[in-house]
Amino acid sequence: MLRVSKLTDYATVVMACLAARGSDLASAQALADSARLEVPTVSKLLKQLAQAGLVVSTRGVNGGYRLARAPEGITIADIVIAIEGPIGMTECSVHSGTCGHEPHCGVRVNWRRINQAIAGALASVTLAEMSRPSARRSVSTPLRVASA
Amino acid sequence: MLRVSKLTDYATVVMACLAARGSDLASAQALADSARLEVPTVSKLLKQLAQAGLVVSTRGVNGGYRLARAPEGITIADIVIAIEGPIGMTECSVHSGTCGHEPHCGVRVNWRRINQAIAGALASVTLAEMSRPSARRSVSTPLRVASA
DNA sequence: CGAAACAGGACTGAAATAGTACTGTATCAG
DNA sequence: CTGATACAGTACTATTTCAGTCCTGTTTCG
Repeated sequence: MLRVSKLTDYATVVMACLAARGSDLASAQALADSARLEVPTVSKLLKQLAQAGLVVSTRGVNGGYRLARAPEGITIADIVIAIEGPIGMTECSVHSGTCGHEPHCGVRVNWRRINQAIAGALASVTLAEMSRPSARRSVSTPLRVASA
Repeated sequence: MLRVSKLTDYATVVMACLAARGSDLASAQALADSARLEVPTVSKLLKQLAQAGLVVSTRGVNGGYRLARAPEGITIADIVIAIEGPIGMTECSVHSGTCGHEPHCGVRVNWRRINQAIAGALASVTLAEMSRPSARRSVSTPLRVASA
């Protein structure tokens, strides 16, 4: 099945919990409770999200995490990229030269365009929308990507 | 990285080769040569594609495969689903009840909408377009999915 | 009958994923 | 100053999935 990893899924849940807490600091422990996940797992995710600049951490007693910017400014694409790395449906659409079939592969260029469409779909949904279960907004994306 | 499996990638190449041959029968061997892939791999893919109804097979001497319908009527989504199964970014968006977090998970509904957007993006590109490297058409999708 | 070609299933090695543990460092309370 | 709390970074392991291969059976044609 074409899907994101479980960790990416968890990351969106954790980020939604953080969004719900506004600018208050939340410890990994508290977030694990909210998200009903294991502490080590949440901790690992938060570290990756911090490195990606999506959350900021405060160390020491009464430390914790908070969002680096408003939920409206964080997209699902940001979270997916933070956990999984760059979005690319095929290997050759991210790294050239690893396939060996490229010179005579007629489908490569088209995959790149599909990649952009999917990245656009993920980038069009913000964390703020994700946190609202009953969001009425339909998913419409700026999918008019440049050819080739 | 968010991506389709290699086999799915190969399947699109094999399907593009079949599209190039029109309604002529092509053996697994001949397709493997065209796609520069191993025969067993291509054979395995063709079996799955046949079960999904995308190609039809003819047994016996001078047998082989051909597309089940015109390349314009086969989409990338069809191929992805044939090889990988249903498109779903998260487990819970395909199978309900396996997560345990569903009752209090605010992001589930939103993932379903993202799924539909991505499925739409994949369904908007046909095999005919995939076979044309210089296709000028931009990827635009009917992404106005129903809310929730 | 025998060769060609698809059908179906089983098997294996490699790689990615998910989860866990341990050590280190920074901050604050007392 | 000392200890407790909480994040940072690294390493490890078990599980699962993926990719690839092989074998046996069935169908068709010469």
